[in-house]
Amino acid sequence: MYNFEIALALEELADLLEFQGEDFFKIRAYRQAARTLARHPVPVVEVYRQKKLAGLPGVGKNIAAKVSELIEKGYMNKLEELRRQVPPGVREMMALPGVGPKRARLFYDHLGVQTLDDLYRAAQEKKLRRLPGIGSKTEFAIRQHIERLKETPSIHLLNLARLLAREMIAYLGELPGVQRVEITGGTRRWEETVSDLDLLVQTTDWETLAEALRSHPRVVEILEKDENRLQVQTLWGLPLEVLRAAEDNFWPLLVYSTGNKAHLQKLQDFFARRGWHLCEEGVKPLAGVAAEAIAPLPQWQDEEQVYRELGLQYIVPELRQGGEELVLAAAGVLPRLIETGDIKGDLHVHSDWSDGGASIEQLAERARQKGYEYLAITDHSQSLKVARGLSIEQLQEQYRQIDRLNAGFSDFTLLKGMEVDIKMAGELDYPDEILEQADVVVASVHSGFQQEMPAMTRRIMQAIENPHVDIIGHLTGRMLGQRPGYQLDVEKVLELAGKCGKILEINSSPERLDLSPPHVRRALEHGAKIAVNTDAHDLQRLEEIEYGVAVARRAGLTREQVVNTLPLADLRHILRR
DNA sequence: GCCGTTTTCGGCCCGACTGTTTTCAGTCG
Repeated sequence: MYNFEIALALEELADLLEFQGEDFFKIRAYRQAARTLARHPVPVVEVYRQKKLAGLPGVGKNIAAKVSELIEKGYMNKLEELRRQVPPGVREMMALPGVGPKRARLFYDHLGVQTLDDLYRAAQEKKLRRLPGIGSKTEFAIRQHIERLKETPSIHLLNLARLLAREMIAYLGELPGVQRVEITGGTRRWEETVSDLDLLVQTTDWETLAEALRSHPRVVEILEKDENRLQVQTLWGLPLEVLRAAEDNFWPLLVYSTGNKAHLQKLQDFFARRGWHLCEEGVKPLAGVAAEAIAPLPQWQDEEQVYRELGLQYIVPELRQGGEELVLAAAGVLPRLIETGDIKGDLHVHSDWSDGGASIEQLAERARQKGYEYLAITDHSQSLKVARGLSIEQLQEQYRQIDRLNAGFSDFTLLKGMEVDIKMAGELDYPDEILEQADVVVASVHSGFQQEMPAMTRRIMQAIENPHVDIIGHLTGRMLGQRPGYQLDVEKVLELAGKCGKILEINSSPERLDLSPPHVRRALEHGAKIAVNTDAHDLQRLEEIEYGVAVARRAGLTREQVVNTLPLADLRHILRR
């Protein structure tokens, strides 16, 4: 059981208790414990085995007992009980913007609303506006949010898909008869979000594989099964599709199942030139073509060979988008893309001085283990109270500590940073003489998301114009699957960033992945610079750099186009400090 | 429910925004 699964159970417990009107502080205690466990750098199951659960911050006797129960029995009695008591759609209702526990309760008590559908109907029938504190505006907003939710196909975050992929590949790879298992589809292309996880297997024993899947602890049921395809429902809600390939068509099928559609469409032209056609059975002679125009089919040895046979450079999955990649591959001029190993340091990380879970020492140690040359500590600024933003005095104390720590390093440097809030009117949350003391200043928006486009655009442009600002953090503010970004004229902002020689961040957090690849390309075209940062709030999430690097790769970036691949001296030159 | 050189009770972070009100409740980050 993963830490995040345990944390999710505690979160659900907190949500349901909140609906029941339980004491605010008790609920917060559950949420705090959930956060602690989610962020804990070693598996919580391990902590449980050592009987040290109750020693974790925010975890006392009671929560330790509940977590132990979950680990031992696979369920929590209290949670099961609450699930029986609380109507089924409550959590979905509470997830709607503008609806919290109080309003969900209000709808339930007065209108008997139990599900999102109930709520939608009540809104349509204009019943909500009759309730205390609810007007026509709120009613309309709720209707719209539910409509939007229904229109959006269910999407899943990439990190969840990749985690399940790792687990399933390890599991399936051990089965008798299984010769190969590869991740494929959108997950292999490192798409921002995925609709499912696709795996391609080569096995001599399909039945055993199906049986093994059925009994896997994270599999709910097998929805469909035929000769070459298994459709599986998993515990995480992420659909799993297992495709079967024979030995002689595994590599073509890997290309076929990886996609994307537009890439394959263009690729078919190259197959056709050899008298071939790629389909779900592999590479076949093209129908209606004279035999002499059909090139002999080779024995496929690996995926690279498929592209090579077509006269193309190998195209990595991240680039298979149906854009210019085939033209570049045909000309042999595909760039060598940036890799995770090229990253020399992270320029956006939070410590436990603000809302992070790890100390500066721990972060530095992990960064050094990762082979980084530098790490910027960028805690929140003073006005962001919920994130325990640092006062000027705290910030200066932190910088003194960083100086002390740096004195002990010979091959590594902690950079004095900050993630300074861009406030409502575009002013920054620390005065210039404080900004000046930092090695690196990340400026980001964390409030007033509802601003209209001109105001928000001006606001961020003003921050860019401040000579002390180096990097704009998570530019659009989007949260994948949760909320779109704020209203912003991205083009104008990128143009100004280019003029001012500023750096735009690719935020690696799988919930954000902000900038998107098209924005990354536009930023570069305008002459702005790019950094790949994690925005990590704990040790584990320093590893998420690979997701940001994937965004950079999908944008076609080389190492040279990302500033934090530079050695420190060169980076400092860019930071002009 | 957790925590404690303020230690077994009584605290536990807050400020802005929105839509609804006529002074505020609920939500959000």
